[in-house]
Amino acid sequence: MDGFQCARKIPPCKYVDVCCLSTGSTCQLGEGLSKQHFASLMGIIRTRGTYEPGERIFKIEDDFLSLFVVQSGIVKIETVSQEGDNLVEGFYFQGNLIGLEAVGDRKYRYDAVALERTRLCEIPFAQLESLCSFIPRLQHRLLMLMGERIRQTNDVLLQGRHVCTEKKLLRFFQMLREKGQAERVHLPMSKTDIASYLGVRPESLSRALYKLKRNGHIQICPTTKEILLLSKRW
Amino acid sequence: MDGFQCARKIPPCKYVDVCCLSTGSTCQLGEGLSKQHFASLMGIIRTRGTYEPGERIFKIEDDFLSLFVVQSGIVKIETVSQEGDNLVEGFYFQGNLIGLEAVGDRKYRYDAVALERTRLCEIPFAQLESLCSFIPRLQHRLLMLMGERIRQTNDVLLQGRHVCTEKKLLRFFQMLREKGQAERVHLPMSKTDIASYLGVRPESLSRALYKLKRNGHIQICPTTKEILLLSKRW
DNA sequence: CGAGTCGTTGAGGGACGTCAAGTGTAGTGG
DNA sequence: CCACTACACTTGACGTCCCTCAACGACTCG
Repeated sequence: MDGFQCARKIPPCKYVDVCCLSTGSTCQLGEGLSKQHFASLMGIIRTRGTYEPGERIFKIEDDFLSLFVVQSGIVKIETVSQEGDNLVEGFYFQGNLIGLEAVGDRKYRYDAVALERTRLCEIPFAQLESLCSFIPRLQHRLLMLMGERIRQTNDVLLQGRHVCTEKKLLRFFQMLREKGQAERVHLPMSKTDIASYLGVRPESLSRALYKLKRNGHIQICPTTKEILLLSKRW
Repeated sequence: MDGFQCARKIPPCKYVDVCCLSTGSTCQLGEGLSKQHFASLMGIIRTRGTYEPGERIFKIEDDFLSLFVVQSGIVKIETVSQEGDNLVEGFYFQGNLIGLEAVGDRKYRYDAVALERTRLCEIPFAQLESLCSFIPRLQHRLLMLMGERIRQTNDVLLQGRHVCTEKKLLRFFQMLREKGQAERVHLPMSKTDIASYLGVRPESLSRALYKLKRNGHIQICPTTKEILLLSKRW
């Protein structure tokens, strides 16, 4: 289809990596491929139009057909708890890969919503799998990205125990600062979403936030929705 | 090597599936393979000797070379927190696959310790990867198992929020009952390990345990280290 | 304007962590 | 066989973090 068009329009595979919940690593799916193999990969990647804030990319129970790579903007992944309230799984930024958690499943189990103006690339998974059979290096990269994802989730799960809300929040900010390049951290997501992501109530988040401010760890710019990190390490 | 020997001695790939932290699914790595391809898979699988209780299968910083499948017994996977105390990642039973979290990494980031007399099969990962390139179906199964693992870890992470210790404990017991076939749940691991796995302190675990007993949800047999589940659903 | 959502702040309570003491058991060495 | 130690586990007392409920202001959208 328009795969090659996409390959021409976007930086070549620059932003094809894996999402990071905690670490800042950027493993690129196309890394180490020959020119020919790289072209094959680009051949199956399709551009998706621009999504406006609040627009949904896929929703729970949609058939899982593709992975997505964030070209620009931010995507929120969330699902619903057994009790019925929202659970934010993560925020995905430029270069992050979305959908690995659906591999091997027939349907998505999460909603994906754009938080800002977002551009995406789509990687049809069946085609990617076929391509992996012909390109061992690509298969290796995909397995690597999935392993990386398992490690990251495990880290959040294990290292996040017995950590108070303030520390969680600081770590969250530091992760965002590592993802973006700016010193100031922009927070396009709602406080409620952040609270859900961190596993605390919005009220607790609010209190922790202003406690960090009082103690001189951060500065808050309510107008621009920005945070300035003052402490280098928690 | 002794791959075919292994294939003869153990039930053919019956127990080659993925670990389950929460669900009871058993996805088999060799499922759907032709007789010939299945034989190829068996050809790279090696038996490992029997491990005695407390014996270590691999440790942090060992080179990652193989996945392991539990043939019988129980394996505990743990690591160390930034503060220096033990963090139990999970317990792996008959049929569970160990090591997926190391895929794409050079070294293991966890310790694996046998809790009971344990028999293992070893799957050299480099050979498995090569084989996947030749057998699309096997590649598909491996990707599926990794996706499954991501989903399970994500579930524990997301659905485990705002759950009190008693519920966590009940869920843990129910998971064990689904893994084993018996009505009575055997607990070969220490209470301290269970507490670490659930993310609470041993004292809290102890209290929750006896609260469940008082409320008639479980019966405790201290001599046999067994639990009898009385409530079907929490 | 009213309705709804988000965010903040206060008051109160509950679950869990912390500290401490005590028991039981296994392992060691005399 | 008996100290002696070490460790796992239990139980109590107490503190603290965070959840809950409630009220309120700011804001958006109809």
